[in-house]
Amino acid sequence: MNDHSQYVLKRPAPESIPHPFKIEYEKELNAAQLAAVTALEGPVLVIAGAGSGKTRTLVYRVARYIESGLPAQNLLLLTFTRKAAQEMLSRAGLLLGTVCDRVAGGTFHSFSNTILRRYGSAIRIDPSFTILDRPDGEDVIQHLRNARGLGEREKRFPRKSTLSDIFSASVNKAIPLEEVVLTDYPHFSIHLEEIMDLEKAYNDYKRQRSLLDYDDLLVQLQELLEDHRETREHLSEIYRAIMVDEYQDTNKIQARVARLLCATHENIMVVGDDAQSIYSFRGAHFKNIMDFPKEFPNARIFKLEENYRSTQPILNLTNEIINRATEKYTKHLFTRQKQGNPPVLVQAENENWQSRFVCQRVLELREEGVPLQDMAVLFRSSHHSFDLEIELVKHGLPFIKRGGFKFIETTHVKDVLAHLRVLQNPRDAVSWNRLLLLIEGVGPKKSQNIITAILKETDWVKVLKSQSETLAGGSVLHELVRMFEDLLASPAIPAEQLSRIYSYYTPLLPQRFDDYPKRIRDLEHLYAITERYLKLDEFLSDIALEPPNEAVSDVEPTVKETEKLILSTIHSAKGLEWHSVFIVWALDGKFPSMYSFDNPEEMEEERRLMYVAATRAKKGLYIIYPVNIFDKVLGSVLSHPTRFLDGIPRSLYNSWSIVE
DNA sequence: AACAAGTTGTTTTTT
DNA sequence: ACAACTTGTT
Repeated sequence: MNDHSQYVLKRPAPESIPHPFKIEYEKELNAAQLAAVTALEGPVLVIAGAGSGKTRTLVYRVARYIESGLPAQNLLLLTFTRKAAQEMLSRAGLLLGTVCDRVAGGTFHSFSNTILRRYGSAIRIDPSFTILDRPDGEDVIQHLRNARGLGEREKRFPRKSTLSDIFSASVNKAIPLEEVVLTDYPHFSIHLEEIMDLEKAYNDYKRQRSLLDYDDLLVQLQELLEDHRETREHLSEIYRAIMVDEYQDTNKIQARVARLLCATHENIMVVGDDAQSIYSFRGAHFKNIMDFPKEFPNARIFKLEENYRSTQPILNLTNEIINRATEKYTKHLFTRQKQGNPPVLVQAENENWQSRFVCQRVLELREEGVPLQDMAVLFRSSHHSFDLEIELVKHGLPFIKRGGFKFIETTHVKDVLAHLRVLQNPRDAVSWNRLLLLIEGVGPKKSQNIITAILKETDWVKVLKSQSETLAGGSVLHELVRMFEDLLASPAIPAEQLSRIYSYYTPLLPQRFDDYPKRIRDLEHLYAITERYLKLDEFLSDIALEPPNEAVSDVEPTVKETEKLILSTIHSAKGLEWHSVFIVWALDGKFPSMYSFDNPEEMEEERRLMYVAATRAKKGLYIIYPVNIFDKVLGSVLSHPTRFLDGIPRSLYNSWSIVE
């Protein structure tokens, strides 16, 4: 098992047990599942409808492999999202116990991190490279942008976040940068040359300083496997059977990586659902799954069409939603649970009424015995839950929010991490810049001077010290120097180092933020996380690849995980299921988002998103939309429910209007 | 050069 | 509503 999944799953150390389990595959699996589970050799494609026991199939297949004598450490399970990886590995753990602790797995990115640190030197990658998350990458881009004076143009030059989007789209969609700009950002085509230069500068900068962003992790892994036969064959020998989950969400690079990993044996199974492809914005395309048989002409294909999750009334509606897609999908789901309540379409007078309806219904359901954690509120974009969050707090309902802004990306957390990073790597100019700008009297220019000096000298504490003497009343810089002296004086575990940084940093908070008490709580949370680590570099890698799931929120920390209502973006809800599901903001213009109105492909993806959201529900499905919402951008009032219900027979769902 | 105040622009979704 | 960018003041 790789380092990252150990962080995800804290379980006892593996013992050397062969197989104490007795699994009756024929009883516990249906015919299609059984066929997929027992097809251990050669390429296999599984088309798995929503709720059709996909994870179950993967887990039983792992069991089957181990039974057949293949050691767990020779199995590799890959997925795109962290949540799917966790789900898969923990369910395998439940069935098989500690044996499968040795199964390797995780996201493509975390797998790449492990492999590149171990084998990356073959393509001149420093094993102690630093991972840049998105804001880090943007900081570098901004730095290079300013250094080239690209900000001061008569014609507006794209901002850092746009540049980052452009670069990333080019990599993930495997489209030349030029084409991305010309088709998706035609208004910036006058800057095409500068943009291309900047990308080159960005790549050189990262290369020179051993920095890898998320895209580099994939690209470099592909390069390693592509160019280094030895490593490729070595890994292919280690991982004798490969399984890829959520295959419809992989992009070309990931598909290529999977292909190369099984180069010597072709024991690969991919599982996916073309109707649930919702990551095209980062290069995934559901056609990838259709191309699998082209890549592996001898692939066997299995379809899982029996749904074990939802009642027939819910499936009737979700089938209608997906059948109206312009692309025809490959299957039709059915279930044996014929009875159930029909889904409900709820009209609310405004956003707050929508929130109050959800609260009220959640309370009623809890009265009926449905546990809070078995209900979820799903939404298109993360800010759609703001009003609801306030309302939930008012009602004293505990919740946990998934997706959207991660607390790891908030300013104060990034500030603190910058201090840890320069400890790990004093040549990290971006982190230096961030932490120096916090100091009163230090602006861009002074910061740059100090960094230049630091990069020249080996003894960077000395540099800081001499700088602190030149700065009038530079008491904060003095404090910084003393802090670093303390930190370097004796070796310490990350938590201790963090605690010393806090004693320096937290006094700076009140003058920077109005809401500093809340931010201090976030920092306490961060401290709790560092306590799990003994080594700084492990902590810093993990924090970039496996950041805590919870977004920033005011949740009472005392309430147990098991008693919380789930709020989640639909993207983060993939692969999960709940007794009752509330889809809020199902308002045409919000969901589907008006930005997709003029793009048929995006509109189709919005439809699949709605499909994913609705198929999360086991027993109860509520689709809610507020009316009379004025939209500034459109300049009009939105009041129609999502268009994905248009034309669907009214008999398939109930319509409610909220009355006081 | 740094900082403060005022202006403009832009909205997903994840690693 | 908020963040990035610009302009003006010390």
